[in-house]
Amino acid sequence: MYQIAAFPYRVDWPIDGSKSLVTTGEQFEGMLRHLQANQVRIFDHETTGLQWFKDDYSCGLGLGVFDSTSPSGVRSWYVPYRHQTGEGQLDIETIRDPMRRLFAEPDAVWIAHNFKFDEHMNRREGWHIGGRRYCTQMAARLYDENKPVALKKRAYLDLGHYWASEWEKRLDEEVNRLAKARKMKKTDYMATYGYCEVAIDLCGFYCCYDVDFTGQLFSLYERWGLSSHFPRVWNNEMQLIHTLCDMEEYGCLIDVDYVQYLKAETGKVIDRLSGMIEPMFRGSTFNPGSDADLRSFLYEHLMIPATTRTKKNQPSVEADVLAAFAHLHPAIPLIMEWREADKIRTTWTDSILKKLDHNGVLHGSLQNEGTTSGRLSSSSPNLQNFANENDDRAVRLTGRHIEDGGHDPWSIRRAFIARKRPDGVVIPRVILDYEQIELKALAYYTKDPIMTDAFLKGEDIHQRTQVEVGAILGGGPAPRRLAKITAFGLSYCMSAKGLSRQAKIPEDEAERFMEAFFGRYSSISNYREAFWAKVRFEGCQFANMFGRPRRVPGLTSDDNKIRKSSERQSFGALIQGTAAQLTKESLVRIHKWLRETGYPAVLVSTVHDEIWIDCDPSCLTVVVPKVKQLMEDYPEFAPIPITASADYIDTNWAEKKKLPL
DNA sequence: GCGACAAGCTTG
DNA sequence: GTACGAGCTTGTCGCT
Repeated sequence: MYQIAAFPYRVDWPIDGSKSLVTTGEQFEGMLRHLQANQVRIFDHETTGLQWFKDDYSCGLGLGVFDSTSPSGVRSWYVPYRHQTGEGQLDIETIRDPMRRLFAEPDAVWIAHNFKFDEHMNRREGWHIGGRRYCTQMAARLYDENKPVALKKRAYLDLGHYWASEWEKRLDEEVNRLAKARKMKKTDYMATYGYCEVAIDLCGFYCCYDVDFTGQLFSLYERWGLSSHFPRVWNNEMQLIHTLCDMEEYGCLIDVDYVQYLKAETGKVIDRLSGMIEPMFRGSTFNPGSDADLRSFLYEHLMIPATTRTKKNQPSVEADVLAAFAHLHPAIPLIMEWREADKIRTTWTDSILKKLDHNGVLHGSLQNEGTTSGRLSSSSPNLQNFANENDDRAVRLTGRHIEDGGHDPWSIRRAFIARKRPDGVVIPRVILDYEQIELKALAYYTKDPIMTDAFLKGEDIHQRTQVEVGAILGGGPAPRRLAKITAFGLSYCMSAKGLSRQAKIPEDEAERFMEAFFGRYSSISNYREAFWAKVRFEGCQFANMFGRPRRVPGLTSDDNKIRKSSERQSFGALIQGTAAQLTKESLVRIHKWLRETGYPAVLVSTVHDEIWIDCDPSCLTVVVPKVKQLMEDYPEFAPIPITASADYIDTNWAEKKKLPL
């Protein structure tokens, strides 16, 4: 069935007959017959790289079905069509139509590990999924969220294949050889060629094993009953793959000139500061970006006694510490400024410029299996930690607060701009934001009477806290800042020490505030204790109100540190995971509604409790109220009302405006 | 030259 | 003596 490639690579491992390469029309027809006879199918692309939105494409497709006559229970094939090795392979055009029909079948179930990536690659070939999706990476996350979800890791951990990464090692060696032959660094080589120069023999059997593992993982998880144990979460996650795929494909338009300007500006500042810092360290090399250099300067040269230490018990050199010592040496404030500018240039401007497509559109990535708690994670770039407008910097560099018409001249959010229609009309981006969603989840679980009352009356929750806590402490309403920080810290069980550190107030003051807080909101502390006791009793596992599971084995550890950390983790997962589920379900609802109605509006992205939609001005008054209604329709939270507010941008992300409706 | 790790930064 | 998630970047260190 398979032919050994003569050059440049020859597979010398015994391959059982269940895995084969498809390089002739006859073999392809044979494979098609198997696929058509089985509605449950596995697929996996091998590609030239990860940038599906730019220059990377699929160079071959792995396929599989379940077959009891094969030793592993899976029969798999590899169809190469864009390898650049000079070996015989199929022409993509001859298989495009049959594959398109196969993927479009409405009754099929398609299985893939990290389905979203393969769906992006599919779309480049015009292959759309007509049936149901099954992502084994998501299944792996739900089967045991404390293990890594990478395919080969799970083939080892869940299936017991201790040799699972052997093929990957061989592929890796071959890539090293090819990179060397082209005199390129491995990372550069991979970004340019991926696996397209790897011999079909090696790449093909590697891919067949991936398909094989994926099929075996599916069998294991479904024998266990995974998709039926968590039906609501599972169905939503699988539909979310389609939603996220569309969102990532649409992307965010970037003001490239502005990013380049910002890069140049911060670069100038860095050069100027370097020129000032360098002479202060005559005779020795000093890199302001090096923690080691800074550590020896502060603690060995200046002999400052260490106040804060890192995890590994090293004296800390973080920004707070530098600020505290700023008066001790003229270099310290300069180093602080250097680090601020360096952070912006390297982390924000450079990373955006590297990841644009040919039209100045940024296609980030959202992972629905990224976290143990059920939140989405975001990468390339991470939209969830994009720096806010910095008011201190606005004052320092423009002389005015943002509120008073000043602006942060180093704002990176300014780079995210609204799109325009072909006729030049601006398409507003509506940003819908869940109001106090984590506190509402908390109020739902704890049934706290004060919080519930405040939410029912539509009160400002922090103002209510100011009054309630103030009543105990005396002397009028308590500071709003403390009320906000404490509320924020509730989902991860912040202590008085944490409050004092974050609010920069003395510890005894923080302790008094916290004591008064939990005096009024006693149902929260009571609920937490009862929750942990119940979870311990039930084997250190629980599910949130939507059925999403979380295992926290450390909850019964003898080690105080581990146990406390597990307590915080479990409570955080309960609250944050519940809030996250709302956003994820709403995304699917909105996506479905927009597709059904065909309004000119597009889901763009999401950041925790925010959903972004580019909405043509002609349908704003229809789409926004409907989307708001879809986001708020969660009767299971009764009596607590779920509400969303709407802002919009018609210029850039830094200039968010209230949407009058 | 590469991978792994530590530390630091920014967010909700 | 402390904090929850997450992602990304630089510098450092050991290995080849």
